[in-house]
Amino acid sequence: MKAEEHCNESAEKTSKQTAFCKPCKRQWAKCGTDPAKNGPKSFHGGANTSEALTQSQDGCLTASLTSEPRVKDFGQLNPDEKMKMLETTRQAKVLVLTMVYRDGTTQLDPEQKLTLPVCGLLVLMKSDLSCGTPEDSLGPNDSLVYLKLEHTPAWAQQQTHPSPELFTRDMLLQVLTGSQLVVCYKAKDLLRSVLQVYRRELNWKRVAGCHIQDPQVSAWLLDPTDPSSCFQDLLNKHCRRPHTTPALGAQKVSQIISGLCWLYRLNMKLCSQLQSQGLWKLYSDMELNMIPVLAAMESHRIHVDKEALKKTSDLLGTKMKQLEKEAHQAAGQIFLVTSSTQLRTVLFEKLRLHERCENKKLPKTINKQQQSTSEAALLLLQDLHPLPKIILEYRQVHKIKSTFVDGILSCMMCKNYISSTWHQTSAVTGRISAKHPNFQALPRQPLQITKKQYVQGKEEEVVTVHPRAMFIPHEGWTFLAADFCQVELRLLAHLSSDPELLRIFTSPQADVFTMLASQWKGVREDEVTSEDREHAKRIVYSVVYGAGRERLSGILGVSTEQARLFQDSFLQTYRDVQAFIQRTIQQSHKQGYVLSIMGRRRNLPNINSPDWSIRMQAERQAVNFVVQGSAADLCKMAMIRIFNLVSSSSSLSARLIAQLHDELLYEVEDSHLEQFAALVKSTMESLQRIDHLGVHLKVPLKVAVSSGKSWGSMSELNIPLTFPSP
DNA sequence: CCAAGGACGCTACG
DNA sequence: CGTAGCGTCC
Repeated sequence: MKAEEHCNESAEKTSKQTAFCKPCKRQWAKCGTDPAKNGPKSFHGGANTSEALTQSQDGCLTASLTSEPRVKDFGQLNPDEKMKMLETTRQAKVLVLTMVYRDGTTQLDPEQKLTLPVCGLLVLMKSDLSCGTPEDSLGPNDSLVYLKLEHTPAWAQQQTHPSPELFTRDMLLQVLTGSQLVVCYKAKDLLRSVLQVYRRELNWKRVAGCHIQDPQVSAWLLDPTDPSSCFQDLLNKHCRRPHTTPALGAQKVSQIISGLCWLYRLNMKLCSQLQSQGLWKLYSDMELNMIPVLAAMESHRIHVDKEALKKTSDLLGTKMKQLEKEAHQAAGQIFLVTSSTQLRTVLFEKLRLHERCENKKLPKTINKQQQSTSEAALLLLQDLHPLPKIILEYRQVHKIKSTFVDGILSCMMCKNYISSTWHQTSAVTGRISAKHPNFQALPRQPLQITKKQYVQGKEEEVVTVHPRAMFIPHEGWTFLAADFCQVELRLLAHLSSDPELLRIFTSPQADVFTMLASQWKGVREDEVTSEDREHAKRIVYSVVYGAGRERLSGILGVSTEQARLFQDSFLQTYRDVQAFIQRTIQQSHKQGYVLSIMGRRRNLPNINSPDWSIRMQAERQAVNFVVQGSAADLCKMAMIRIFNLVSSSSSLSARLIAQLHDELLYEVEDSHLEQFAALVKSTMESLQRIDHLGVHLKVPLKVAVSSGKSWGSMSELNIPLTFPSP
């Protein structure tokens, strides 16, 4: 562990000096190679050789802030004053926070760059809950503290006891985990920064209990489709207030302070709306508890085999060149293989392939109603000409290379680890999403590449490329995955109370989709082919998602008519599922919104639209939301429960790596594997009942656990039915 | 002439 | 259904 950290640091230092790093084309690269452009980073401890540089850019706002008479600079206080300040903080009724970045912006400013280096934290301490008479100014007993949030490496710290660094840490802990009301816009970013800056001296478990209110989250919960993208937008929408213009220096400081006052008012406004809309419990018990979970997940470093990625990138590059050549030969001309426009010209204007398959309905593009070159279309054309197959393979390889190999490499820059950014408020269904890289979209199946050997090659070498296999646990640790089996289908059974569907889940053992296929096709279970089973699976989800016949036929590779028959026969077999769908649509028409199992809400403004297609879309969204949103509720609750168990235990050490909607991926110490697997499984399955949220599922939940020394090679783990509690 | 940004197409995941 | 992300084209 230590050796590796040292390794990383020295890697970062040397990379700054060498000018040989490739320039990063992607704007979301975590650490820039150009100090002049991106500014030196305050994260990760290392290299303070360029201290002079750091002062020039960011010193300005910090100086203005700390010279403002109302703002106390915590770092400048003597130990006695610091103790007093800690006490004052404890006594305050409300704390309102914002991070201050080195470029002079705060979290309240519109649109800041990603992973901006932080320099401090401004805290408004209110002694009472009132909003203050002049709306943007301080009350008589309110005070402001500035906390420097930059890491001083251990070797540079003064030898006083206790060290100033730890005083600041304790103040931060007081601020973040105090029992009073704490408000911060984008609280997760703050928590993550604190965990990163104090990586060595602050255990992630200590932020577990923190309950910071966040208007970004509350506003999203009130209306998950609302596009309000920054603090200003939110204020404009929910609060009446005077017009403001950007300012500099002391003016800017005043604006930040009044921003904090407005932040408090906004928070109160949104909280009362949450209460009146019946969303308070969901907010307080679920969404707020997600914040530390996500912050801890983001601050964890996931080790990646960078060298293997680079080799794979080259390999795929060669393969793509070969395929490109083949495509040009097959087409009889040179064209841009990545361009669907040019491919359309070749396939349908030059080769006129659509004229040779008039019996099949070729898909059209959504917006312009042109001939599509999508996978579904190429599959229909593949027997007529060699080109479609080549393009299909090219696209597969290209997707893997661009998104999952080069994409991940560009996320790593000078490091050999990654941490995705997790978003709580970007999905209308209540799911979370990931970026840089998008951990939730890494291919499940490995890709087979046949490598042509030019040097005296008779035998063709077959290489398998699997991006997931590049993710490696730290030494002495193992990945553990816990998967909610068929959550959506189980929820559909619960929501519809369909007796046949319920029976599938209540009867012990047996494969769900096999049973389903047998019930619905009317054959014995041992007569169900793997194809039948796969069909059953896809049909189920097409029903859940409300996919049309077109989409289903595309996925299944059967005619539209056949797809319709499949769907109809499914809904005939499970009549109460159909009834549930109709009931949900009816409700959404009457109320204008739908609710998930834990009371998550989606407004459907288009549900009564005169436009048929718009209205139908809203109806599909309604049904989809109830199922998908409920599944999201369960999965998030699982993350929170397990997080709280681990962080309140002194022996447990497992860390959450990623959430793949219905699957949780952990990194566990080798010796803890079995115990933790049992804990995870039983915790997740126990969510069948959540009394305080009124959840009591009519179906049991089933969780499958697997483990492995890379994410690409996970094998199922057998866990005894019950486990002894420690 | 170029650059940046939006619309569109395609495809990973669930 | 609905996320992210890569790529062209205008």
